[in-house]
Amino acid sequence: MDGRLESENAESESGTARRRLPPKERREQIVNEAVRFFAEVGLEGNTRQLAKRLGVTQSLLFNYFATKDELLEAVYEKVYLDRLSPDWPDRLTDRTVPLRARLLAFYTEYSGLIFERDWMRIFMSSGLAGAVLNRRYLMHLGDVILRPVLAETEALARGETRPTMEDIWNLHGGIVYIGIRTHIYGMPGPDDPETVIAQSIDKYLLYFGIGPED
Amino acid sequence: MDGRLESENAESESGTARRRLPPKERREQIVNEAVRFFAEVGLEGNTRQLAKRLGVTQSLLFNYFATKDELLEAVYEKVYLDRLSPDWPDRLTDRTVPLRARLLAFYTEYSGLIFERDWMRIFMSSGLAGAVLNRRYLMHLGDVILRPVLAETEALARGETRPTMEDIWNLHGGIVYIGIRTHIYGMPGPDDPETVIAQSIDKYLLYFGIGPED
DNA sequence: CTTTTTATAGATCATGCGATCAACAATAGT
DNA sequence: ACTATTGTTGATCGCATGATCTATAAAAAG
Repeated sequence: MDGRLESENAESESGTARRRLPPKERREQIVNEAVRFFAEVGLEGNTRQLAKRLGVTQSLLFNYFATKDELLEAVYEKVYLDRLSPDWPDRLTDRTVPLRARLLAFYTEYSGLIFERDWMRIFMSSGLAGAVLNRRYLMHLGDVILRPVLAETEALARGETRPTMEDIWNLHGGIVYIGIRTHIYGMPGPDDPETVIAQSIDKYLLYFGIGPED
Repeated sequence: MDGRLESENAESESGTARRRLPPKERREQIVNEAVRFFAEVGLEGNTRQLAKRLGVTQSLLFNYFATKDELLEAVYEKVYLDRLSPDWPDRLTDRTVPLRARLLAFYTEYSGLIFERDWMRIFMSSGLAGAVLNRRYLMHLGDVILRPVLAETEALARGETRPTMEDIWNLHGGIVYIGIRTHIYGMPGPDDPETVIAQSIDKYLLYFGIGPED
């Protein structure tokens, strides 16, 4: 009656006949797939679909995570963690290198990490849902990245107006918005993000009278 | 058994003892409340809660909208419509006024309209959900606002680099990001958005060698 | 006042989802 | 080869939600 072939995801497909994995491995596998899954369908995506993708039973998920929220927490952590490399604060404040070069290095690398469907959509979804991790991430970003950038700018600014945190947020927002446009709104993005990023930085620096070699 | 007092939202509260409204009025009332409701709780908010807020039965909603999706469509329209005043293209291209003044006028007015919890959250939610209206809105924005701004900038630009649409998106994104930061991520925003907006515009214009009186 | 119309309420259906639990089977230890 | 352990399944529960349908009562028509 039921026309479905249960066998395929169990045996025939690729010889992965429902193997029994060590908990650590299985948990990791689940989280990895969950990241992709929830990024696609949103945080309301159901556990049955996710389980199907993994080729396991839905009930198995609850063996590793007591509730769906707990699974989502794991997804957040996986997505957020190590997205902010710990050596950036140092690199951003290394005054042997021109500020422009430092900013460029940071934002090309950072955008390479976050201009990615999974990250962008999960970050936005969790932000809308009011996740605490979200605010924590942004506070952290403000502390270890934006505030140092402000300090570096202040040290070099020659114009009459002094830079504030809002200027840094503006620079940051203008760049991040590229990712929002493309991955949240599904609009076409720039052919070459690096050029756009470089120009954003140049506008920022020019406004405070900072040259490319300063 | 059921300890609830059904009477209060029907009679005692404010004498609004379940009045019988003309369809047009009721529909409008529903949509208005739905906008606020879905902005707060997200698009997955359930119809029973919404009905409770309105002080009507859940089933009544389905007398005005065949499905929940249909209601959401009405919410989108309500939120999107007339958010882009039709006279802006003209005002943005009025060369008797300095470009800086034009941009400032537009973005202070526009930000006043969109830096609002309801709009921001529904726009983002519907964007994540892949709503067609979303992309339509952005395409429209690109056509009637951003493209004219590009043309005006090109006409005045004195620098070596020519402006592109990406420059306009960058200006736009930097400003809109203020709203995203505050209303989606729930972070504290600038005390005075107007100042931040003015500086964004100044950075943009300075980069293309356009003075405040040009 | 009586009749007709229809906006609204209340009860209920169907289903999808998170979560639970007992039974099963793959692996490791002996 | 036998046993103990535990990762995994399959069936099922309880509940919330979108949607439907009929009875009611408020307003309009006569």
